Amino acid sequence: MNSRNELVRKTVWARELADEEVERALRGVSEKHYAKGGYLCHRGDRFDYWTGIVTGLIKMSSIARSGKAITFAGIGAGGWFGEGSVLKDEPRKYDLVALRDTHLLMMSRATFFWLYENSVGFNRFLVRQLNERLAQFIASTEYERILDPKARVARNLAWLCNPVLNPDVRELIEIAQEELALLAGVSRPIVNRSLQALEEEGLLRVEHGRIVVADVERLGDYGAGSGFE
DNA sequence: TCATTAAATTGTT
DNA sequence: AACAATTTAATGA
Repeated sequence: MNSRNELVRKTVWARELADEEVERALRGVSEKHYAKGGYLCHRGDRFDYWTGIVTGLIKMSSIARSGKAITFAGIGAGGWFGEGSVLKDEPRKYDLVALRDTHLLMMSRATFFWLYENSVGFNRFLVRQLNERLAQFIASTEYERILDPKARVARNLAWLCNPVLNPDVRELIEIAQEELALLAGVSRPIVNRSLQALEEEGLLRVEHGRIVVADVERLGDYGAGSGFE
């Protein structure tokens, strides 16, 4: 029922490709599973695949020389990442770690480049994706400077539900509060209190090891008015 | 299948 | 940062 073939056809980008382009893509995509806590790659490794998430959650992160851990982004179901490193033929600049058991699709570099050179639909997808991710990182800098911790938690959760970057993420987000803390750049106790407050406000429900989002819209502009917006 | 234990995660101080 | 409480996962009868 869930053959590799079907999984590829259901990706966001495949929907924009011509039939022959999809056929070509199919030949260059493989599947792989990672257990929770597993590293897809470490900073400095080569990882020559453009990667999509069927189910699960991946973080892009690194550890500073000081030992401080930083998470740059979380990528959830339906999301694709790594086009930057594949395009530039560079080693990865960040660690990639599975935060839950994760099922991946991996497209070879050769296939990626064939689509890049030959498919208008694929390029439209790439531009949209890069644009959205740029918006995400600009937003995260903004949050860091003007939003209070609770709003940062709220908005980072909303990004995990972003329909362009993680199209198959629904209301359920399986992430530990400690990981959410690393992502939002606040302490775990702050995340704990923020989540309880947001639950009080009816924006989400806190469960064990996961969060059920009830109102992405309001999470996405939470705290507007408290800064310069 | 159930009871026990270990591990992970949450909630508080 | 440390501790207690809670929930899940793993183990083995």
